[in-house]
Amino acid sequence: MAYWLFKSEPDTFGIDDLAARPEQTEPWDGVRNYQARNFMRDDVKVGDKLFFYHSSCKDVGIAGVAEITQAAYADPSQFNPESKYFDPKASPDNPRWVCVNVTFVEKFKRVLPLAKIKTMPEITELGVVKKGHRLSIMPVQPEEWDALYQAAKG
DNA sequence: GCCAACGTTGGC
DNA sequence: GCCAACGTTGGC
Repeated sequence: MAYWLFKSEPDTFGIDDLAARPEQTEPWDGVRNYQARNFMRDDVKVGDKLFFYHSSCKDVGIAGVAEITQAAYADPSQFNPESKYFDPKASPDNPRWVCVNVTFVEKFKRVLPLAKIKTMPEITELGVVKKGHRLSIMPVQPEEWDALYQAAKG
């Protein structure tokens, strides 16, 4: 089992929105970055856990935990001309983009702020603390996961 | 809203 | 394949 960090803007879709979904499950669609896609396509597996990270908002940081409940499949929004994620170069025969399903696990009482994460000595590899790293999906090392989880619960 | 740091596009 | 221009992300 692997650990991940997924970013989302809570004004669009936050951890409360995930918790309110039927089955508390939602397709993580709209990823249009190749590196992030490759993580989803090749490495994200059912049972993996992820930190739900809130970006571009008042309380930037890790808001809770979710779990992967379906591995990569073609992201339907790429075929839909009405969608803002429509990709004219993608076709059902030859899809470019994938999504996975994520299911709510828990919401932290308080968001673990990015500013706090940056002060943690254990956290050196995580993309969000590296300058200018803008990936929306990134791996989290097990030791980093443990340290972050403890900090969030503590 | 600013701006740095990327990623993508397209002309050559 | 290079690289300038452009668009986007995301913290502050």
